Amino acid sequence: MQVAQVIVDVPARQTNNPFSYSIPDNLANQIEPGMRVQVPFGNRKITGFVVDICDNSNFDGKLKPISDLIDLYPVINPELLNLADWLADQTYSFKISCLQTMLPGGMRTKNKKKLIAKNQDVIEQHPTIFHGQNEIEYDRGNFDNKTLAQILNLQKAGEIQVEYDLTNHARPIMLRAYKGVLNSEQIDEALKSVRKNAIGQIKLLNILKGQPTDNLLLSKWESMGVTASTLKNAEKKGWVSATSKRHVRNPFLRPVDPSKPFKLHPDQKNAVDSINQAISTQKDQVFLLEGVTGSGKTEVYLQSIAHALEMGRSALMLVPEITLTPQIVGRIRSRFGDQVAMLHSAMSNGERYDEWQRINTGKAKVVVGVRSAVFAPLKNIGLIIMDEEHDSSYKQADNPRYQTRDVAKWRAAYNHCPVVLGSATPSLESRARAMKGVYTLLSLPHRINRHALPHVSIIDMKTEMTKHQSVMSNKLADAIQVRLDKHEQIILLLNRRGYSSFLMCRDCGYVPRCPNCDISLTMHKDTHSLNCHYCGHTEPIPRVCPKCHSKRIRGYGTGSQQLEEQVRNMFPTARVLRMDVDTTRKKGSHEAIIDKFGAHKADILLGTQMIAKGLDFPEVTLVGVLNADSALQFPDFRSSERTFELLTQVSGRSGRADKTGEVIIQTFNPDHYAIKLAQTQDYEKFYATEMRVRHEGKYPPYYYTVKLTGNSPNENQTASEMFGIMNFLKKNLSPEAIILGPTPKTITRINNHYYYQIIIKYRREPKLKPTLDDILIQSQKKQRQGLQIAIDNEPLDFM
DNA sequence: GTCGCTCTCATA
DNA sequence: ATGAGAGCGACT
Repeated sequence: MQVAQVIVDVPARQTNNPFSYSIPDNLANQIEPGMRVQVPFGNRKITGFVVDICDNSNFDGKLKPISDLIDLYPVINPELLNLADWLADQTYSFKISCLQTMLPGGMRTKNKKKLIAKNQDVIEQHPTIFHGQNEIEYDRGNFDNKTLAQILNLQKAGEIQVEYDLTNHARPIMLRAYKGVLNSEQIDEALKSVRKNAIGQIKLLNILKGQPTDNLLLSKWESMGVTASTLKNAEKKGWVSATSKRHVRNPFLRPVDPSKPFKLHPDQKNAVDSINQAISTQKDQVFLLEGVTGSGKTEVYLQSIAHALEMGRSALMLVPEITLTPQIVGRIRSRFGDQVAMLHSAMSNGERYDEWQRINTGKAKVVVGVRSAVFAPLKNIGLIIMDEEHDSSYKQADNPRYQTRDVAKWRAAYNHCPVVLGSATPSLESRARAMKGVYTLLSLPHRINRHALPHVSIIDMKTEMTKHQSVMSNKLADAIQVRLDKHEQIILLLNRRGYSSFLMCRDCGYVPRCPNCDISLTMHKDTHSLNCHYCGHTEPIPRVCPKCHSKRIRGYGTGSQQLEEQVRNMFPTARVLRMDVDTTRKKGSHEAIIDKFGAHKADILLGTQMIAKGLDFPEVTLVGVLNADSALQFPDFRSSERTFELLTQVSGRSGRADKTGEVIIQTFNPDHYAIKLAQTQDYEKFYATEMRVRHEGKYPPYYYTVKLTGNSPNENQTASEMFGIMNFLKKNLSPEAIILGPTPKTITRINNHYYYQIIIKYRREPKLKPTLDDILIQSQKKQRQGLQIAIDNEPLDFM
């Protein structure tokens, strides 16, 4: 007898192993590993992933049969099934979460339940449940305990029925097409038979008369004035035949012109040769491609991808979250055309589903995408590229907390292919591995056009005068005016989130704070409200201070909205564009802003981090960084690295064409090494300095780290549980392991939950994994008391 | 005795 | 996750 091993969709420790189900006759020979099924579990029906089919089960009891098949083909291929196991183990998360993460958003089934009333009486007797409708969504959180008990009783009495809605949310678009099947005599006959006032039908028949019998899409018919219902009717009468055509959504906004490989300069050629060698010999070698901005990394990627394709293999190229701009995708598509699929968070569920489908069926051979694209169902991968490998968006913030680099390396080993990690400012971890010979270092030290790097000057804001309380120094303001006069473009970077300004009373110093979290509320001028960044709490902006009733309560700090206002006031004739989370929320607005600025329809582009990366505007000759050190103020071991990397990145934005660029960095820490070394773009010296700091502080890459976070609604409980965990760790780990904490997190209270953390730093700790697994199992029991434990393996920060 | 509540347990 | 059953106080 065939038995299916199924990972059920119940995210809990106790259900983290496959459950055995028998395969009913009607599904025999149809079920394969990687397909999703519906199975009975307890007294309900849930979704699950078939991970294996075997001949017998080691489960003693009687097996229940699989109730239904959700997919007609496997949605998780054998490689990814393997990967899911490894990933769950690595990230201390559930297998089901890993499997779900691998699917494009729209394909994740939601276990939605419906309550259906058997008759009208039930609806009328229970208005609080049904509100006059015969079908409602059954979300247990929406009802109080009393109502839930009522529902249960009604269910037992057979008065209402619970149904499960396990459908995919992304679906293919099917377009109806119709064509005429009558010859002209039949049409004449039909014309005689219809009523005189059947305008629609007469119109259709007349069109059919003059038209060759082509399949025409419904939209085409509609544009000719024939409605869908007329066509449906005509189909019944046998006048037209109908077909459905799958419409593949196209996420690419515009066509691109094909491009030819460029001639490589010697450094590039050397890099391409090494990578291609590894592709040909199927070696899972990891390369660190280190090249300053403008050194031609992309061309190296393109020619290596071309080689992988020539070898009959596929290629995966990963890019950071906000870089995936049309500029980069355009370059890939111009070389490889329709074989390129794109996976990006700004795409709709439907678009992502269609692109995923093109990859899964083998139609797309090159995938360009963000973090989650590392799970693209490509087969026979010949090359994996991670551009800007140091970027923080490669680490997933919630379960499974994976580092894309590690997943890429796993897939490379599985597929016997190389990984190329590219960056101008590699992460210290990667660079250290390259120095140890674990990775192969390839460098592109020269800018392609041999143009000098822009001139970078640092302005000490402690001594610099500013015009009327502005965040902008006189020097920067003057420099901007010079460019405006010359009709050149300017980029202004605010090293902070867009809406970071808060409200403060100028008389008593009162700052409105979130009632649920330990954080001040941020001001949104567009919606005229105060919002909490963490829990979503919203309240109106007060006119007078609630504490001292002063009217002098107003905004403080500089968000990009305020900067925009200031810049407009200072340079009234300049055309200003703002790009931040607020102005790019709408689909396509990101591209629209870039296009507009690229076409020189604006003089100044100002915004947050997202303007720093990967954009190429030849007309930009001045880049101003308003507050270079705001990242340095974070109590985090990676803040220097972040600051250096960001400043180096923006500097690369200036003067890429034939005009020399200038960069002006405003800072309150002009002597900090991250800022000084960014001025000279000296990565080598920064690497050496920062490695010393990391060595002294026992930070990565000298030490491995784990962050353990606990939270519950009760602060005392959280603290005492975390102390218990700390003692347990001390007992089980070697004396060399460094255990820090428990300490309250920087923001201790979020949504009325109290957060404490423990940091573990270690070099070799074979008992760590089993100890942490143990802690998770123990904590499962305490979960009902509201305590939640999260483990982050190799966290990006200790905050 | 049984209703109502919380706690524990198994789910194949 | 979540329904079922156990255990226990309270009460028609």
